[in-house]
Amino acid sequence: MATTQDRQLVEQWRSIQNSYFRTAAAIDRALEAKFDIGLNEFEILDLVAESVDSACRMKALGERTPMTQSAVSKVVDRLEKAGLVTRATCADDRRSLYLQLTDAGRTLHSEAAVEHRALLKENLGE
Amino acid sequence: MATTQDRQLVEQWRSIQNSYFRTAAAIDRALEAKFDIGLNEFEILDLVAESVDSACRMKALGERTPMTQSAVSKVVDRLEKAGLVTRATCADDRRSLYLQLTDAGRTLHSEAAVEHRALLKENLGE
DNA sequence: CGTCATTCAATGACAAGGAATATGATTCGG
DNA sequence: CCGAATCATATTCCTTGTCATTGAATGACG
Repeated sequence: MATTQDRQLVEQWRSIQNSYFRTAAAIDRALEAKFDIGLNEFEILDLVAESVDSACRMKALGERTPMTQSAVSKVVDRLEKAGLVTRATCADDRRSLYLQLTDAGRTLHSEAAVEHRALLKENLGE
Repeated sequence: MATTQDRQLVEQWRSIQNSYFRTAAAIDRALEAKFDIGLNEFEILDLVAESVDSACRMKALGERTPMTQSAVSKVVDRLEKAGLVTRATCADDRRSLYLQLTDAGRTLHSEAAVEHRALLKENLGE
């Protein structure tokens, strides 16, 4: 029952996979080499940086990435250990945490973002 | 320096990420539930099934998936343990291995493939 | 042939992610 | 108010993946 359409679907899927992995790997290696953080760490940093005004809860992050809640928690652990973000308990609801970039975090983010965008452009926009 | 183009690139990237992860997760769960194998295992099985005629070397697999050589090796371990494929040393070059589906492997593959294609269609072909 | 570099695959140590569960905070029905 | 249910986050345990290394086989070449 291997219809032509099936084969096309599989082709399409493999092509998505390949371009996704190639791009992710390229970015990951570059960030690792130049800034000593992985892609997932950068992406969280990027999300935190986006929400400068509206303080950023962990919960919100979970909704904006395909990462699991526990993965997000661990990524934030590493970012915190690296001194790039801080977790601040928030008065309204003490279950929640607000994340904030440290100065080091802001600096690193803005430098890494340049690299990130450049690699995206190279890999997506051909 | 957050240009409009940058924002578009990031948007595009996140959209790719999300659709990739959603699709992969959906397929993975379904295969796990119904056939007790993960997505990576199925994909290797699928590659082996494709090369019925030309016996399939490990090396060849490595070139057709974004997986690492060692990851492929371990996935094949599991498939072998599950009785779905066999590794046959090959006479021409005794470093190489030829993979073959067992009967169980062939059966499981053809059933799982239906599910796989259906989910691809659902997730990619909208 | 004998040596040296290269190739294919497996393995062990380690890092990262997911599922399930724990913990502490909050809300809500009565 | 009290207890149950729910929520936000952390943590534990297990699986899987990567990197580096190893061992065996091959090939190039003097």
